Amino acid sequence: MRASSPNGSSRPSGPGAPNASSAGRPRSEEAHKAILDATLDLLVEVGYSALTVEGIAQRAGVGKATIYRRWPSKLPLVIEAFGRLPALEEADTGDLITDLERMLRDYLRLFNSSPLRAVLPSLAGERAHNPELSELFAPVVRDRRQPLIRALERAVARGELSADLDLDLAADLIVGPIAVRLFFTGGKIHPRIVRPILELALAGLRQGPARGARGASA
Amino acid sequence: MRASSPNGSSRPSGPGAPNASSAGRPRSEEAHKAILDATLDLLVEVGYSALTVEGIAQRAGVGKATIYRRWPSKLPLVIEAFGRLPALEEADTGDLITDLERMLRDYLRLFNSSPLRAVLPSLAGERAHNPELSELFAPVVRDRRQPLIRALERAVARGELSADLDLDLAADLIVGPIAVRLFFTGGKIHPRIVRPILELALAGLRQGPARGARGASA
DNA sequence: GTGGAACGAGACGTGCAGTATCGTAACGGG
DNA sequence: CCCGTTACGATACTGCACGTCTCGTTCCAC
Repeated sequence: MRASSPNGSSRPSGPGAPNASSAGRPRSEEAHKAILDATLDLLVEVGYSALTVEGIAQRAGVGKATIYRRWPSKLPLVIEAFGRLPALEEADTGDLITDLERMLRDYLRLFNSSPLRAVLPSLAGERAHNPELSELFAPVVRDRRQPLIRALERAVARGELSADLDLDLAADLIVGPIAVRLFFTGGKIHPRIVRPILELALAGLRQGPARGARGASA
Repeated sequence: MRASSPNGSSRPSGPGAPNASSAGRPRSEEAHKAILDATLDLLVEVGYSALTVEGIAQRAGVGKATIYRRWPSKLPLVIEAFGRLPALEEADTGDLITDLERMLRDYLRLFNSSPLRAVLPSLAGERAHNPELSELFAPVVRDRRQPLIRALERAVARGELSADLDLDLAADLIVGPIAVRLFFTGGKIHPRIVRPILELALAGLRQGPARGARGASA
């Protein structure tokens, strides 16, 4: 069961994707979107563990077969719905801490008022036991980190940070406290905590080179 | 190993008050322990999402009713089993980075070879949509952080860290990168990454006071 | 003894994942 | 303008797991 679709998406073939045989009724874009919207709605309302495909089908006004024709199971559907949620909006002001603070504060605000807060922990938790989900999840996670990494790269280019720095680790240090609160403390995370986190983390990043740590997470 | 003192356990205290009548056959300590052991065994083998109460009962050699007589549902059982797993083993060498490195390395090693790695993300993810679980989970999480907090307190007492430091935030900064890898990157986390994490984090902690951040997480 | 509660075993009701099968609707080719 | 092909909504179906319930049995206090 390889999930190796030619494109990045997880569906066997898109609604408009011309297959070998292009005859017959085409897949409904409308139904496709309705399914994804219903999935996000229900994720917010009941959470992942209480999410049912039947509920999604009913909310979207489609049959279950229409869902299973597009996604092999519930999980890839949820991943794709999750992938449509907004990510970090890149900020480039020429100053590292300003970039980071703006990105993280904006993101936290958005986070607290969107399905993200409900979906992310569920998916991350499920990922630990579902290799298939893990594979689908990984690129989404990586893409979402990119604005952060790029801000750090710009800081390195400006000489604001050492070129020896492991940027992945640096990003983890910055995002870490937020992740800890998200997963262990629970509840809303106030954007106010971004500033002290950044002050602590950046003090460390400016000081220590973190040599020899590259790729340790792979 | 008396796990079921009158009130210490997580028994549902259902209609028949737990201790009101002392007549009848007492609950089997043996069965209790067998259930918890079987739960942990199966968590390692199949993971949380594939964990079934029927499987636990079979492995433990007990009936399902014996399980449901003790725990109202699967989740509290898993929480209690999780609570029995080893926590950070406190190290007090008189030097902060040595304490932290020893604790975290030991813990990661244990983590990689125990149900912890399997259970923790699942529970954390489920917590987001399950207030009841959240309440059960919170004290366990807090207790497990304590050795870390105490090591930081000792460092403050020695003058190694500023007394203005928000120790909760400091602990989050230290544990954060590990949490990020645990939840987002997945797979085993090599104890080797502890050192660079600590170097970065402690450089920040020694420098910045993180003023005004106290209580931001509550 | 005798009564009461827990015991192992497992049947049972409910609910959901995923499959299969309706009759119908929208395409394109002839 | 019809005909083959495919998707559509709806729904019946299988399989499985949760959680409840009922057996006959076992252990303990009185």
